Parts: sequence; C-alpha cells; structure tokens
Amino acid sequence: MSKEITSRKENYSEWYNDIVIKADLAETSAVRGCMVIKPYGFAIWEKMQQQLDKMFKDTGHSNAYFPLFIPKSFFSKEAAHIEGFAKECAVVTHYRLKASPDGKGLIVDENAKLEEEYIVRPTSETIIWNTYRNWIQSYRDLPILINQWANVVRWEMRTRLFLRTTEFLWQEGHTAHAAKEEAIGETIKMLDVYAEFAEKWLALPVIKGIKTENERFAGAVDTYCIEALMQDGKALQAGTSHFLGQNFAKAFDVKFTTKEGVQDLVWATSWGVSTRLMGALVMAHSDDEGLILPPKLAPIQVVIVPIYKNEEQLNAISEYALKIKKSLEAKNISVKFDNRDTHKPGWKFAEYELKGVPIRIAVGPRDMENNTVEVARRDTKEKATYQVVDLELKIEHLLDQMQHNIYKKAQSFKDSSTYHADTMDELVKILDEKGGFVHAHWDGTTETELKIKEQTKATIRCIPLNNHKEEGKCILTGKPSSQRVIFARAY
RNA sequence: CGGGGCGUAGCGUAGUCCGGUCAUCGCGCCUGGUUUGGGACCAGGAGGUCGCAAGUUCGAAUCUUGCCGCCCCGACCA
Repeated sequence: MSKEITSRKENYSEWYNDIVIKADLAETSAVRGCMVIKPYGFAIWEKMQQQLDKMFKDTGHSNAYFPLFIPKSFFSKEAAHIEGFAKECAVVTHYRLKASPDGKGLIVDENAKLEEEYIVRPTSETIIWNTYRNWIQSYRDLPILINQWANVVRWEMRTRLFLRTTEFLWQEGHTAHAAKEEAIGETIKMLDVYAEFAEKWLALPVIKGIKTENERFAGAVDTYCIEALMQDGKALQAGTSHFLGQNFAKAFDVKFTTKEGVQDLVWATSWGVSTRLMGALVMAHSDDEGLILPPKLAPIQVVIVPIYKNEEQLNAISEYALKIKKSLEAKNISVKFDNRDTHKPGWKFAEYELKGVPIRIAVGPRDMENNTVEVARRDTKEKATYQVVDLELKIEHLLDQMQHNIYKKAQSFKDSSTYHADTMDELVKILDEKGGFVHAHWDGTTETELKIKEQTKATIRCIPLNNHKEEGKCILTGKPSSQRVIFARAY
C-alpha cells in the first residue's frame, strides 16, 4: 500500500469502498450482502466477459445455460462438495405468498410448501452433472466442453463489494473427458487462459499454482489457481481451475462406453472467474485520485474535454474535437467527447480521473491556433502537448504503452513485496510490517498449515507450478521440506 | 453468529454525556449574474417523519427498552 493510500484512509477497505462507490462502479443494495453494479462498472465487466468468452471459444468451448434452482436431492450426492457449500446456501421452501390476515402486506402461504426444497445454486456442478449423465453414453460423446455465464448465491457471513457479495456474477466451465490426462490438460489449459487474461488484460501479474489439500475446492482432486497481490499487501485469488477426477461422475453415475467396449467413469474439470476480478482491478491499480483502468478494459479509453469561453468558441472547438474523435474511432479507440456545459473543465478532469479513463485530451482555443491538443495520461499523470497530425497513431501507441506500464508497475510492486522467510518470527515480521507473498518451507501437513494460520492469519496461497526444488526445514515444525510454498494474508 | 462503531436534507456532518429558540455547517440542487487551460465566484432560494416503534416527561434528535439497517474487526469464503 502506498503512503498516500495509508495517509488518506486508515482502513484499506474504506479506501477501496470509497473508490468503488465514487468512481460509480457499484453500490450496496437493500438486499443483504448484494450489490448494484452500476452502468460504468458493468461496462468494465462486459469488456472482461467479451475477452474471456473469446478465449473460451478459441479453446473449443461453447456456452450453455442451466437452472438457477437445484433440487436438494441433486445437491446431496457428492459428500465433500456438499460439506463445502451446505452452510452457505439460500433455500427455496415455498412458491406462493398471500395477503396477511392483518391486512398489512404479504406473508408466506404455508399451504404452498414445496415437497422438495430447491437450493439457489452456489455453483452448478451438481445440476450440470445430473444433466451430463443423460448426454453421455459413448466415448463419441466426449469431450463435453461447456461454459456458463451465470449468477450464483453464497450466503457468506461477511461480504465486501465485488470481493465477496452474496450474489455474484461469474462464468463456470464444466467439462467431461474420456481420459484422465485429457482432463488434467484441460484444467491446466484453462488456468493458462486465466493467467494470460489477468496479465494481458487486467494488467495484473499472477502466480499460477496448486492449492494445498486444506484450501482445495470441495469435491476436487486438485485445485489450481492464480493468485494476485493487492496494494495493501494482501493476496487475492483471482481465478480457479479444478481437476475433479471422477468424483462427480461417481456421485452422479456418469459412465460411458470406451472404444474397447468397457464401461468407464468420465473425468471432469470445472473452472471459474467472477466479478471479484473487478475488485482485483480496483485494489491493484487505483491511487488516491481514483481508479486506474488498463486501456484494454476501459469503457472509455479517451475523453475529450473542450475548453471554451462562449458558445461560438465551443462550436469551433466541437468541430475540431469531433474530427479527432472520428479519427480515433477509426482505430477502434472508444472516445467520449464531453461537451456538457453544466460542468467546468477542472471538474471534468477530476471526474474522469476518478473513473480511471486512461487518456484525457483537452482542446481549447490555444490548441486550435497551433494545431495541437493537450494529452494527459492517467497512470503517470503526465501532460504533454501533441501535434494533431497522426494523433490517432500516437494515441494508439500511448494506450499500448500505458497497458504495459500499468502491468509493469504492478509487477514491480509484486516483486518487491515477495520475500523469503526461514523462521516463524521472520514470517510474522514480514506479514506485520509489509505484507506480501512470503516463500517459506512447510512440512506438507494440514495440521501445520492450520497452526501457522492460527498464529499469523496467513494461509498457503499456493504451491507455485514449476516451483524449484530446494531442501529445507518447515518453519514451524522443523521437519524436512523439499520446496518453499507461498504464504500470505488474503482477502 | 460474537466484539466495536454508527444511523440527523441527495452526500458528508455538528448537536446526544448535561432534555427546553437545536434542527448546525459544508458539498450538491434551483434562480439570476459574472466566469471557464485543474473540482469558479457573488446574491437569492428550495429541501429534514433527526432509522423505526413503544415508554419516561409539561416538553425528546438528546433519557429507557425493543426492533431494523449500515460500516469495521473475527469466524466462513471466490
């Protein structure tokens, strides 16, 4: 967390909420723990969706849709999975209301009690696997590579805008395969898709890794994840990809006939990212002036603000500005020309900075005389005067440069916030003073992991993929360890 | 669900201990004028069941009880 941020607000959550709300991304709703995603915020989510959807399709997936309600009986088939979600499910028990006898409003009609309750999906594995059973008979039916864009509900005890809301939007991929290796390949492939998306689009460096048994998704054999670091030194899981083995096939009796004519259980994966990515975006890049959006996700990439003294001047500038707007749009750059006369230029500058618009172009009479514009970039706050000739090429280049710069900045923050600890004291000291990712030896047991969590509030975020082997001793128990794992306090 | 804090105009707030011209101030909003290269200025104006309900009292934003909601910390979790 930068000094400016700490000085501005004692509490990081408050600072974060402040930006989310003031930048017009979202607000809390009357519904417990839910949020209203406002148009500007949703436009960013749509940009993410678009790109992810493209990447899913490029890797052979199709979209489909499954019901919001899951019969309770479906939900009680995979034991580990159920245990993981049972304590945070919204349950539908009735299907009708009636007028209250006292004449005040409505009450639940007890005569309309459902014979079997429905669970509002906390995730769709169960209903999807119940459906896949009917779709799969032969190896010829495999693989099934489906993604769903949906909302899910988890009745979490504690909620935070974007990071953990009761209802959230996400995509969940659910695939079925004939061979174990193929399913594992799919799991890794989608993890790579997420990592590429995070780095190239969110401008967010991530660590790809595998979760410990303790942190694993309920019902999975292996859970892979991408972990990102926020500016306050806390980690955020930004995406997961699970190898489900044959757990769901067993639970839902999904068998197929192999080429050799024998019955076998299918192999499964599931993977997802959610509106939590919006939270990651805010917490990774914002500064005290507000949001900083990577150009690739900015709903408005360039805003043109006219500076004028009277209507006549505005008309002249408008003509000048609209020409620029057109030339930029020809390069597929999204441009807003803000000619509102209800706000002054200074007000608009601050407003668009708060909203994270990457580039601001100011045009006034002085520029018209000189054939120039003033270009201000959000990430560094640098201002420069540009000649109008080939402006679209310069802006296009600048947007690329900014995308890269925002990533670089986050990366150097991540690098400088990554530490090694060889004792518990060191771990605690680093976590208390700086936060960040801490590489440390661990004996591989859940027991030790939980003890460390109890003492430090840090969890093992992941065991990095392609982790280099290194002999050492567990920082808690001193037992031998063959590699370091990543500890951090997390959201 | 535990611990802490809070609820007064669209937003942010003073006032609450010690009940009585107390409904304060700033931003925003409306009207008029002057302004416009970093959140303009002046003048005038509109806007409030003081979260809800009951109680104490001659009198309640203020005291009591109950309820509701929000924020932070914890447990839980993407």
